[in-house]
Amino acid sequence: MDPTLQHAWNVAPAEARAIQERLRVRVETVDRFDGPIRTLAGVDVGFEDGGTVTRAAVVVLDSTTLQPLERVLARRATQFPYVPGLLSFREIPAVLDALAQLRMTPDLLLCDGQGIAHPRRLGIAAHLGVLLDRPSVGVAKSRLIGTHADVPDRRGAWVPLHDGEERIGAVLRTRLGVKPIYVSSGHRVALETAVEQVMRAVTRYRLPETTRQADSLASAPAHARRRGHHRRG
DNA sequence: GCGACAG
DNA sequence: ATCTTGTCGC
Repeated sequence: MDPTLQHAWNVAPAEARAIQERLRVRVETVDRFDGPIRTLAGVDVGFEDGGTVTRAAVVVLDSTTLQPLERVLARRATQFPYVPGLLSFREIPAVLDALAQLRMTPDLLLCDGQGIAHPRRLGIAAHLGVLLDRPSVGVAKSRLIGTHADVPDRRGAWVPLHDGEERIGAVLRTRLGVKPIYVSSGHRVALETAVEQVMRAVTRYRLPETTRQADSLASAPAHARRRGHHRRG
């Protein structure tokens, strides 16, 4: 966590947007990895109690076998509403709590949401990546901004997502006959690399294993998370 | 003013 | 995101 980039989280929407404008210049959209990508982390957030409690889940997978190596979960009081374009202010605080529990340092973070495919080029994946100065990618199930052509119905096919003349992401068909997903650079990752790594984590489902496993952990009922818990038969 | 709008 | 039952298709 770069201490010079830290900022308050409990801010008004206008200040949140100002913070995004200040951080956007730190985003890097070319590859800058420390070494080979051996581990991928899936990051996802869920809510409890009607939204009053935020739950952040991080699952680290072996990038080759996609087997889980570590899983952490953090819960904290929700303190920012959902505002389109300001998702990171609602979810990142809990995500940082979860990441702090991690024993290993994943080589790439795959976040549920946009990377730079955002009005101010600082979706949750880009924001998180910049704060940690770690490689990150945005994997979203739907579009926030941008326009694009139809995506060929072939596994792995993708078309660029544009905001005017600027290419801000990729619309990716992870499998046949399903809605495409929205992939964009977060930090320290080129778009082509982002797409490649996402497809590497896709098996037989629409979403990559990183987001699927993080999502199941983030939304699992509290009483079913403890190892050794079994339903009566 | 109106429509769009990650999770 | 969450709420919430059934239903269509492989």
